[in-house]
Amino acid sequence: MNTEEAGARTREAAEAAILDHQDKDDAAAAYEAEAGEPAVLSGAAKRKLESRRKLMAAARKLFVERGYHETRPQDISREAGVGHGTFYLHFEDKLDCFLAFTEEAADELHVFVETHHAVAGSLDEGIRELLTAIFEYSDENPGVLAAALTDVSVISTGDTGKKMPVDRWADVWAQLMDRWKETGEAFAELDTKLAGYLIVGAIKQGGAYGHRRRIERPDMIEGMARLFVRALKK
Amino acid sequence: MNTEEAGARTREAAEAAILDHQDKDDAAAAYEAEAGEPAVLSGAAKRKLESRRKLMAAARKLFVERGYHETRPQDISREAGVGHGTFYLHFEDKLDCFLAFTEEAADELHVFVETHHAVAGSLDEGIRELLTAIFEYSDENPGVLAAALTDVSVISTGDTGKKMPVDRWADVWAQLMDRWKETGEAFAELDTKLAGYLIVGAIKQGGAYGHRRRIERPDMIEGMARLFVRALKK
Amino acid sequence: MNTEEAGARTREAAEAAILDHQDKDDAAAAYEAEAGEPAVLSGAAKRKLESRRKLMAAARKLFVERGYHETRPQDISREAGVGHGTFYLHFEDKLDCFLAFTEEAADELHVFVETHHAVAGSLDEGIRELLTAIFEYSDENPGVLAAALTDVSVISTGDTGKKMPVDRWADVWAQLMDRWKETGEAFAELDTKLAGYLIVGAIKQGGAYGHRRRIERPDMIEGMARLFVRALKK
Amino acid sequence: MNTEEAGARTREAAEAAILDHQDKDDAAAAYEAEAGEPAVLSGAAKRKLESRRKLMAAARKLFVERGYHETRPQDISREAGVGHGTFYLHFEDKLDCFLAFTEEAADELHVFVETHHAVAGSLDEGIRELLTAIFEYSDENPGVLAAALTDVSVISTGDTGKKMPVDRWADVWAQLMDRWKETGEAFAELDTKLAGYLIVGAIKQGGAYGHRRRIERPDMIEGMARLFVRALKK
DNA sequence: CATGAATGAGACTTCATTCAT
DNA sequence: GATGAATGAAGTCTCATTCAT
Repeated sequence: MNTEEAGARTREAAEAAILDHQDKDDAAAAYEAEAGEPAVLSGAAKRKLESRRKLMAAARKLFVERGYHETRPQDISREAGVGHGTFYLHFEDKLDCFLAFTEEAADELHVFVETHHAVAGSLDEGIRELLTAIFEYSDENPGVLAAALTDVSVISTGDTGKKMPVDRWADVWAQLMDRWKETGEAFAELDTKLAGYLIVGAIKQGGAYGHRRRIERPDMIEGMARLFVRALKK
Repeated sequence: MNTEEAGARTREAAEAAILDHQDKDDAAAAYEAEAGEPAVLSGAAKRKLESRRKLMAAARKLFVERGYHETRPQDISREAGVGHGTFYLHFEDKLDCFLAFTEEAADELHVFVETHHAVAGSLDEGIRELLTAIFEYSDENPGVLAAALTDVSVISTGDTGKKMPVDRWADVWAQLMDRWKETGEAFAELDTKLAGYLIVGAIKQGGAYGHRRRIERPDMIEGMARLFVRALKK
Repeated sequence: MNTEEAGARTREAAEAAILDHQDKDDAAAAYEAEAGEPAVLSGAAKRKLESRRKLMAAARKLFVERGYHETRPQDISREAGVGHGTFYLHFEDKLDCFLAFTEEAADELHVFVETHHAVAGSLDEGIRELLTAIFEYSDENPGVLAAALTDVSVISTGDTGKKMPVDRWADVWAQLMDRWKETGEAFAELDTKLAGYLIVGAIKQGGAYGHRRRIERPDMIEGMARLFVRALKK
Repeated sequence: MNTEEAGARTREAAEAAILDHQDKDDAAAAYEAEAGEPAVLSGAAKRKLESRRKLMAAARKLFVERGYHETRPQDISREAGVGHGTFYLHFEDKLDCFLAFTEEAADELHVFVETHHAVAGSLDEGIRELLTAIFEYSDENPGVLAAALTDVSVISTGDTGKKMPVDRWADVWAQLMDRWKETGEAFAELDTKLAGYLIVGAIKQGGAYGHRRRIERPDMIEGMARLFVRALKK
């Protein structure tokens, strides 16, 4: 499998995930995926997808603007222009909705990163490209990453058992670093798993700082890239 | 200002802050501060201090165990063994109590770090010492740092206008790095402010990861230290 | 009117009632009734009857297993394998469906009792036969009587104006006792109406008790029969 | 222990139960019980008892008038003239409140029966006295018995683990019959446990019937008594 | 006739805060 | 200063029913 294909497939999955709800009762989506093209949806299925799209958009808007605890299911419903009950037709509960938002954002960023060919190339370039992609996404979707990276443990004590965006993102970095270790660009003793988390943590906190202090994007990228490159390069 | 002085002042403030609450109506504390020594407290003031101590301990226990949103003022009062209303004699509201906990933890860590002479020494040693101090504190106070570093924006949308532990901690690192820049140990272009936040973010996220994966403390310290040193050293 | 005729008419009604719904728009049933025999049903009518049969079976299952308030129309539809909306094609509302279940059960028991020739014979034998029939029905249809005898006033405050199973059953007993009074087997001052209700109440409560305590069926029958016979016999 | 004492203690318990909530956090009540006399209650405790009294009265009124499902906690609170939250200060949930009502009624009836010396005497007299007491209570507290005897299984599927009024009442009858068996007044093979439930079921159903048909109280008592005496007497 | 997405009133419950004692 | 009963706005979620397809 080459990167192109991976990108394509991933994009597909991401787009599907935006509309779909996990692997639940969405026969139409399954059909679509199999057939490889939009296909004809029954009226009911179309309506349902439309509702979900509206709810997801509303949820994203409000979670970003107000945060998890300040957003009520009923606000999301109203913003989406659907009835209160419809919310619970699409999400098990509020947390489920938040996690769906979170996954959507992660998928989008994934697509974004891949389409920006950030993953290819040398350590120096790769890091800069990746940071650039991330900050570009952040520019186009202000606040989304910060909201999606919210620590769920602050929201719910019980483990959700889901892979959170933080983990996905840490993985992406870890894989990249594994490649750089193979090519001999990164130093040999590097613990890529741990480093993945450190980098994500750094970006998250640094991003918040930069946002608050209104630091220019290029400066942020340069400041971070310099440190990351130094830390990792052989 | 030399380190000694800074340390002394800071330690004093930290110790005071543990019992006191900022610049509120704490006659006893004010008196103590003016007099320059513990002094004899009136019965009522002693009782009040005792109540506050119990409340703070209870709050810490519950915020750590359950998190902010799962902890009710009533729970704190009961855990402290005081009446529900007493809570509001000592804190303006729940958030105020959380911030007090947060500051207490930050103060403690500060004291801990300073008493462990982590701040003195070369970049290599300094980083390792500091990380060691942090993880030792974390061992002695499990969960406290994670809880105290909770992003307040997840808790309340409105800005609290307070300097959060994250900021204090980032400052500590920044000051250290400034020194290393002066001594020529750190590379010249280093943006110490930004780097402070990146490091705190990395530690926070890395700490959570290590906790989840039950990574041994020395491995965590070594893994982090290696990266930080590489990133910063000239 | 002799027993034979009564039995025949009743059986007919019972069988009809299982499929039909009161005096609603059931063209097929009307046709059937007029023609006096099953006749050929149109495709649509056949489908409708099939839907109703499935809904009734599902309703019985769920009302018995979970009770009225824990059973939602949606559950019944899903269990029946029909669309949610179909439910309201066959029943005015949830209560209507419950009453249909209730009547079906009463009809079945009636048929059961009559086909077991429980009504013929002496007071002693009659009571034992009747109780035997009831408990046999209960064995074959566990929980159905308990569910069908549910006091509707617990379900809906407003009077439904319908003759509930309790009333029908009390009537059956009253008629029997009237016969025994005529034949001089029962004591003369017996208020058969009241006694009918007392007996039904006793059986209902006794049945629940026996079920909970897992009392053997013969013991239940003997225990009840002894008391009823003593109470009624001249 | 003689009947007098039992009566006295029971009455005390009943009165206490009306105000108290199980054996929960009501220190004042405990104190009162130990001291053997009303004692001085702290202001707070007095307020709390007053609230509970009002809530219990309101709950009884509404459960009787509208039934369980048509009565909302908030209706009870409003009727009682207290805030919504106060309800949950006194009852775990709506079911808990209903069960408290149910117990209160059972206790009252118990007291009523005992103070009417219904338990003493021969089988003939005893049955008539007991029925008289029951119907007098029912006259003074219209609808309360019917409501309190509501089958909880209709309300909640899960077992509450509590002894319901039905059971208590069946017990009372069973004990009486045990005595009559000892004195040789009741027939020897009598299964008093089962008979207790049969009688309660009969009274419950018969009472409902008599209420609906507006049968005069003496006629009800006579009709029932006749059957019960015949059923039980040697 | 059948479907199932949509609805929204309303149910139950919680909890941060107040205030009379 | 301390108490803890009281509060009621607000929150999450349910479910009987409708209606467009």
